[in-house]
Amino acid sequence: MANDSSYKDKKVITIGIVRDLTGLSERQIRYYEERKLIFPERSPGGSRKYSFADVELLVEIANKIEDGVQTHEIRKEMLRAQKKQNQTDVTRKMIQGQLNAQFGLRKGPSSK
Amino acid sequence: MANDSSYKDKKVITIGIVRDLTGLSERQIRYYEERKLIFPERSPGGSRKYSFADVELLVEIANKIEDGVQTHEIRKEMLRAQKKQNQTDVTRKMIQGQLNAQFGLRKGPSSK
DNA sequence: CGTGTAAGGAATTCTGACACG
DNA sequence: CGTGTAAGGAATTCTGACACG
Repeated sequence: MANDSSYKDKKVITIGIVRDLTGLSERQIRYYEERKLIFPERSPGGSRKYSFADVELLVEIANKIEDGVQTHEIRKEMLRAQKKQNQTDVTRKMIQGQLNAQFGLRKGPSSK
Repeated sequence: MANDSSYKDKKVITIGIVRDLTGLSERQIRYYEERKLIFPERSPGGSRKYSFADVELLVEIANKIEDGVQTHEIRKEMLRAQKKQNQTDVTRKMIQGQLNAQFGLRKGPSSK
């Protein structure tokens, strides 16, 4: 019932590789983090770790900035998209709850 | 017609992350490379880069070694599996060729 | 054979700051 | 605002070798 959680979202890529993958400078990558557009994890020693999803997001961010969109605007866009997604999740769960209440599908007290 | 080529096979993970992901020591990881069981790429500076597929393979290798299988045996197993896969590919391509010759599906000179 | 470790060096990454526009 | 850069330091990685069993 959970998501794939497989490779795409695992934070395992260091900044140098991300630089090579995206063509961005390390300065740019760190700056977008400073502007709250990207959220790498950290190794115990403090090195940033990114996922493939992060890499793709970085490219999108860079494209928007090239189009003259400011980081603050990009951030607001992302928050809006985030909120919409959350709402979708809530809706989906509510509907699922309704269905379960009405028909008691799966996960009901099976044995005992 | 080509494969996914997406995330799983991209060599983007440094050895420290692989260590954390697998629980193996860097010594072990480098040794398995020395024994031709694993083939990381290198950064321009010489740092090893692994894929998620490599990470999974390393775990399998480590399990076999725990079972007392020697690296040389593991290597032979891998070569056998490799050969079998190649044969499968060849067979698939031959059959595809037969089909194309018989029925001329797709890729035939369509327009012009 | 498979792995740990200390050794020395090189590559990688980090932060805070100054610069430009 | 977004990015380049030089600066100094710390974390990361590399290789070759000795050790053990």
